[in-house]
Amino acid sequence: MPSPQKTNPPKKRSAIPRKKGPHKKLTREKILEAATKVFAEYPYHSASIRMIGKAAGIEHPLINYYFPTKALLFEEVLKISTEKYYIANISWFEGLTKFDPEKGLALYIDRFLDFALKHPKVQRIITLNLVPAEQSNIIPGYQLIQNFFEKTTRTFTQAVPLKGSKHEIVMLITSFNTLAVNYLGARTYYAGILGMEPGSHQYMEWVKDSLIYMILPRLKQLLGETDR
Amino acid sequence: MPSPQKTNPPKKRSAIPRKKGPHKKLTREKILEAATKVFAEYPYHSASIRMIGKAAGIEHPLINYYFPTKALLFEEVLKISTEKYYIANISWFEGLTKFDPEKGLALYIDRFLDFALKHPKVQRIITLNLVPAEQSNIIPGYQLIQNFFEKTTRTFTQAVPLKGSKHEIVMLITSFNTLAVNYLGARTYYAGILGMEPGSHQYMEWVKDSLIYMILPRLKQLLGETDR
DNA sequence: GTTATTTTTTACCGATCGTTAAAAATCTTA
DNA sequence: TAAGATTTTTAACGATCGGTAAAAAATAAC
Repeated sequence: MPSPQKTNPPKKRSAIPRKKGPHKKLTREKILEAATKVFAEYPYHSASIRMIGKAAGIEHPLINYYFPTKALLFEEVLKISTEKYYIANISWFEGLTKFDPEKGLALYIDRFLDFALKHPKVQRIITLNLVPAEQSNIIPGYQLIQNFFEKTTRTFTQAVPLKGSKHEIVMLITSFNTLAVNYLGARTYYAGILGMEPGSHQYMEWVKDSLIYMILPRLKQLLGETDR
Repeated sequence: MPSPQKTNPPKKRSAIPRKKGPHKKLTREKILEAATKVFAEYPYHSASIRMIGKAAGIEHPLINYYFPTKALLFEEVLKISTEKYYIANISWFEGLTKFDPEKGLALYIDRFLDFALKHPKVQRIITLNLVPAEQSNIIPGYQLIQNFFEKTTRTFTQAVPLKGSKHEIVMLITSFNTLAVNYLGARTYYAGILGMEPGSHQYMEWVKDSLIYMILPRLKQLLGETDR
């Protein structure tokens, strides 16, 4: 990365073009959309600026005009994705305390899976780049992923009144996140060993079953069932 | 991949060189060792033949002399790694039935973590390439990873007499594998969000605690405790 | 010790990568 | 419509990639 900076920032024409026509999407947004698509298919180091350019229907150097480096573009995509996820995650807890642990967990997972179906790219970008971000092979902005998980953990502890130790709560949430991120971000793999289709309703049901099966016992306990 | 084949296979001198000296390592083994190291640091598409050559202390085209393509070299490394893991995994079950579920699980995890500490590369190669092997971005020999997990599942069901349905058993084993693979293969990430050092005893203790915490309730149940 | 064979190195191919610079096209403003 | 600013394309740079071919070195066979 030898370049400091090249020209002044984009500075869109004059404020806003605003045509009455079918709201022609701004180039910057078009690039972000294409980048999200490509980064959801290929890990950071395998995705290329040229792929993104092609997906956006533009020549690839134009990307450098709006995003000086590939790393900055990726960070922007990651920031948008984790924020979208974070906001959605908060809403999944709404009204959950009215139900018993089993019903509440099932409802939470339903909402979560619904989001995952509608926004598969968000999930996959995180899954794809979480593991390789180790050692020598640094993924730009992977701190964002760590921050994201810390924030969702906070959301959880604030939304659900648990009685166990901090240690127990962290183990439970980390397990849930790990299982969820893998089952949804590596669908092809898991569906493969299960003999199912990655996009099938059957597989999503398996994910739901599995999450409930593994999480429910300890969740019940942490919610204060004293019958242990 | 345009090349069909170049020359006849290696065909080591005449059978075996066998010097009485300090057992000079054969080049092929040196390459495999270096490849294992590099593939444990970088996912398949980011690792390069040149990196492996450098790690082995040879010029990179020599690698093509022993392994015609990068894909074949990777498959060989993957095959050796999963086999080593598979063999070790069988031994972890020895004598476990003498103990109650809690002690037995703890002992199994101890043996497993001991292996993971001694052979971190094996674990990491699997973790690094499991997720990206989706969609367009094919990892050569990733069928080996699927087969490996199917085999370990068989080992488990044969070694441990469980009473639940097949569905329950699959969910439990898949969860265990997923958590273990992630916690050990993505140590830096998890240790990071936990505020620990990836190589520390403290982190390994957390992994053990977490696995027991999440697995034990359902394991107890499947082992036939009727007090549920 | 000479020849034949195997192993290793050197040099290079075409392809792709991220990025840069300059030309061309488009839009804004007058 | 002319001048100026902004956006987009074209062309190219240096670096790296997997792989190939031929020369060089090392070893084996005789």
